[in-house]
Amino acid sequence: MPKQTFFNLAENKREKLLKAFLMEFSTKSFEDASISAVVKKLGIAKGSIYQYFEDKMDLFFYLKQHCEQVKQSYAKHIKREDYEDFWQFLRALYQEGIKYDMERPLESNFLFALVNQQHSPTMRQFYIEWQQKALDMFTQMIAYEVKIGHFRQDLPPKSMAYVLVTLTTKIGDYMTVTMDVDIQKKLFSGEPILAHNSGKTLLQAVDEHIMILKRAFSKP
Amino acid sequence: MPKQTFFNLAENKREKLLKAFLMEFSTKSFEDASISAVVKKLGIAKGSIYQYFEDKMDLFFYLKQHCEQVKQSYAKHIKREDYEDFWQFLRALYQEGIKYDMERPLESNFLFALVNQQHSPTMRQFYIEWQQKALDMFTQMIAYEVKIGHFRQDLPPKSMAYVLVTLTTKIGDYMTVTMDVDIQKKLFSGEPILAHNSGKTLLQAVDEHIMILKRAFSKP
DNA sequence: AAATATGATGACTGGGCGGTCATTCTTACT
DNA sequence: AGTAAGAATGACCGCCCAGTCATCATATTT
Repeated sequence: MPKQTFFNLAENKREKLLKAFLMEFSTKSFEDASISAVVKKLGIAKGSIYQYFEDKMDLFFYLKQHCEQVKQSYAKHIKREDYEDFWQFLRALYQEGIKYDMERPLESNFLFALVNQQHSPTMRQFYIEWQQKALDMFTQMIAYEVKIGHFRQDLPPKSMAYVLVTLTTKIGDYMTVTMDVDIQKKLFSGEPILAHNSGKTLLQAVDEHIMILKRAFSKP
Repeated sequence: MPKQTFFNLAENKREKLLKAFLMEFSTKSFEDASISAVVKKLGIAKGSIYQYFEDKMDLFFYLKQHCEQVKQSYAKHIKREDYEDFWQFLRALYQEGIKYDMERPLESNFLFALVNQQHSPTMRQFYIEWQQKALDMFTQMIAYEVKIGHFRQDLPPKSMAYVLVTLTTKIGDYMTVTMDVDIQKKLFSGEPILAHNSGKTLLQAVDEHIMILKRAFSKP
């Protein structure tokens, strides 16, 4: 947990701080991210950071939690029962993701990078936890679709959920490969990734994924 | 390129060296991998390494090339025309992968880890190159399946190839998630990953993937 | 105006790293 | 046995890092 001092800070100072560190952690691995480099760029003393946070991990963890929480608040009002099938629901979830990305690109990019960070045991642990949560959620949803007879019954919901989550996670790569979006550049410049071209690129990618998965999952 | 000195080394010494570094690079990122730590474990002087290689990258690159080359030699005699459909062919490719994994677990694990290394621009570059090669190969193959009327025609082969390659790349994760294989542990202990349970686990994963992709890709 | 509390500072510590190189040791050939 | 070439060594360099802390600056309360 950050120290009280951090929360006493003037809001614009706090935001500048967070932005700078979001950038650093979006473009480097946790180990390579350098507090020294960031404070230099910000023009403040390194000691200050340690008035706000216990250590590097405390800072990182705060960023992670904060971003996840905000993102969650975007997604949580999207409900399956408001859509006539799973795929429209899924599409709507993505659309919220785009909104989050447009409004808070740095945070969105940070989370995006986090999911692709896997080396160093600590980061891998974060990834595994995140994946597990996503898997549980989608496994449950898919089991429901199976139950109501929309999805095939000859495969474990968990396996289907895995395929879905994996492709979802890697959708940035998909955009890079099939649609020439330079994600690495966007991470470094702080531009929105998912919202590239007002989100149209992502939605096209999503629609192609749905075209594939629909056939793969639905009842024959 | 390694220096001549390296190739003059007694074979068992060279192999011990390679094994130790394969281990290090399988369990750490390139940046975090420590030459100092490995030489300490090997009980040799750090200077020696620099008699063999130009620098850290030279060493890494040699390992990468060497492993890729050997692995290629396993796969290259598997030909599409010897199988009656794409999926049997794909399965056979995996079976060669298992063989390689059983015979050279450290090398196999190194390549496995390499593909999951993405932060640090250099490693990302390697990954992108690798992915590009795999994509090109499968795009071509899929285009062929489309042409002979086995696969659907309403999706770009490149998109289908992407889905295939992504799931293929992440099959280790699939095993972890749906079959309780602790891959991280295996990396650290140097046990074969893909050949876990004589490869049966992997083949089951492959078969489940095929069950999904067959429907997704084939003509309606 | 004085006293107190809070925030800001940056020199410093200890540690790890990749990489160097003058020196010593080993081997093999004359 | 003597010599020359190749291999092995490890102290050392320069660099960068996370984290510390005594000191100073500023704001708030009395």
